Amino acid sequence: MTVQSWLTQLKENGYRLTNARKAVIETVASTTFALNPLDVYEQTKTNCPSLGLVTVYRTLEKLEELGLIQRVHQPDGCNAYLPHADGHQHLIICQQCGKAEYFDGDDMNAFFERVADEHGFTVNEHWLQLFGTCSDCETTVNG
Amino acid sequence: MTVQSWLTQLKENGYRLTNARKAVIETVASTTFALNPLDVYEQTKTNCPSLGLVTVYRTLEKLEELGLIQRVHQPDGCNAYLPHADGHQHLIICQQCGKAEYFDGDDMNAFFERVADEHGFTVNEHWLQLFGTCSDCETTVNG
DNA sequence: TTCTTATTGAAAACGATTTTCATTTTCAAA
DNA sequence: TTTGAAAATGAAAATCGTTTTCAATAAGAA
Repeated sequence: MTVQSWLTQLKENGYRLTNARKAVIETVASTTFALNPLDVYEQTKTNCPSLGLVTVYRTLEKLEELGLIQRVHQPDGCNAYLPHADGHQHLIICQQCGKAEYFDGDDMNAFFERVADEHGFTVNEHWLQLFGTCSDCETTVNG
Repeated sequence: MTVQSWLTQLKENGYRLTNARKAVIETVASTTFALNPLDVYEQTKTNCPSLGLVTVYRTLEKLEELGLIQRVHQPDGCNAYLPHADGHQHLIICQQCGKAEYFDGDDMNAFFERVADEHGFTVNEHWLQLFGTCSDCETTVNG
């Protein structure tokens, strides 16, 4: 299970396994929705009532540092997180509910290189993200 | 000149042409660097010493609303602005100095559509951005 | 030139995030 | 097991970027 491997990773990097961290990880490790710190706080509070928002911030910081989650930038906010994709992947995200899915785009690297060359840039990172409405939200009356 | 056309746009939309606005527009309309509000404030202060940071925020808000500038999201911050591209364009940005250039990617729309279909999404917006180092920063010793 | 109203800058307020700090918890070593 | 040092916690305070309030000023139509 992913939760277990995340806990192992924390442990191996010298961090302690606390109830707060376990609870936050349970929320974040399996989500398919981009969650911001407050989302995570509210969703985790049920399993861990003593949890503080500050601890959520601190835990997300560590999970990002370990490469287990990644920040997701969107037109209406850039503080949400998702479990990190295996390798480099691109995102398609629902603007209504935050549902996010990864997709491949390996065949575009050549194009990116050409663009970089034409502009005299050395490229070391890129973002490709599609924004729209997922099928669930599309069929929901109050989009 | 672009500055003139921006002023006209403001006027036509019922806004007054003030010294502060003219000065901010002179900074922003011709920049090739992604500038955040503080950047704009500092660069404009020279021509308009009485300028307040609040007015920069307010002016940027209006320019964005009129589609004259666009917000630029980057790994290390999402509050910078650039003159808006003609039509839809993608960005290649220097992480060192903020130098930004637009490029075309029309040939990718088919691919985006296919991805959207495969994931059951309706896509209405997308971001494609390359991040790296521009030639000027590449040749500078203190990268 | 006059007058109405939008715009201004300074100060205050605000919300999200970070830091401080005393208390609690983890977990390695006894 | 128990113990103790150090890490982690939550609450409160501080901080930072941004927005709002407000009295004074400036734009521009009449």
